[in-house]
Amino acid sequence: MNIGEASTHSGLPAKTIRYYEDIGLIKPLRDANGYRAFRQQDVHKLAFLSQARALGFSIEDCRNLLALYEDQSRSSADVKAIAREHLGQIETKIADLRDMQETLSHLIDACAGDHRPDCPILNSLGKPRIKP
Amino acid sequence: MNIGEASTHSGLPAKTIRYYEDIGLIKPLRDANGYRAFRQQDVHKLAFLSQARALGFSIEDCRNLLALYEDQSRSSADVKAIAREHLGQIETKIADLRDMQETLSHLIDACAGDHRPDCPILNSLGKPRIKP
DNA sequence: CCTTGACCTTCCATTTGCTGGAACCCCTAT
DNA sequence: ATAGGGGTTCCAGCAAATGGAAGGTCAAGG
Repeated sequence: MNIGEASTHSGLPAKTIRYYEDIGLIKPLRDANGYRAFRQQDVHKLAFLSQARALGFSIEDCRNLLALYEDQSRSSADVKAIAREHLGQIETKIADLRDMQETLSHLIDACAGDHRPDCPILNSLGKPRIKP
Repeated sequence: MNIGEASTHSGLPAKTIRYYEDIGLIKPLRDANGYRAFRQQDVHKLAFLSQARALGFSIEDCRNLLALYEDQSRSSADVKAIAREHLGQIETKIADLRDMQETLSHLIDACAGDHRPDCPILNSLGKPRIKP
């Protein structure tokens, strides 16, 4: 299977697949003409990567998860630990974004949004808050 | 005022301040010895940038906001438009993260997390979903 | 006067995860 | 033979800093 087909099957752009090979996440074979030859297992791994990246796992996380994925004797606890760590990061990020969202929407509500120059958004940004 | 003091007052690392000068967000004066000399207005801008970045505005957004901040005759509508656009992006990001959070926490709940190899997390990642 | 240490300077490399483009090879169909 | 649609490599660059090397400056203390 050529890279184009692998791309269709995994949902990853060809460029990204080449990049993943570059950084050693996959190791497709090569045809006589130099074209990459993807086996089923390669496509499977690519789909795995696509999923894991979509869930926000970092490349390094993916590398670890792939290793566990391939290790028949891994314990599910190892995987769960990685996933939980990542879930924690996601939750932190959500909380941060929610803070931003709240502050920003208050500011937007307070701003007339007309032709006049007075703007609570800029006023507020101009006045540095006290940091704890 | 030297960069160290400007850093303390604005809450930005010195490295970041130099970087902001590099990309033209601020233009501090220079002392005879080559040290950057920050005026009150520079520190003020830095604090502004610090705030805006903390709210997740991109550097380019910051550049625009700064220009508006300095323009006495801007209309608040211009600022509001940028802020609203950004708020939309934040909300999208929150929604995305929430999807991840939900999927991931379901998977984590389903995973025994013991010494056995069977792991719903890896199983699920291995099976590519149908994309719409 | 000299040294020590805290500052400051510039410049270059690295990070993360790709993405774009140039220049070139390969295969099939017309 | 040539046009197209694959494929290949390598090099550059994006955001937004951060880290480190190599060196200049300044004030204080011995």
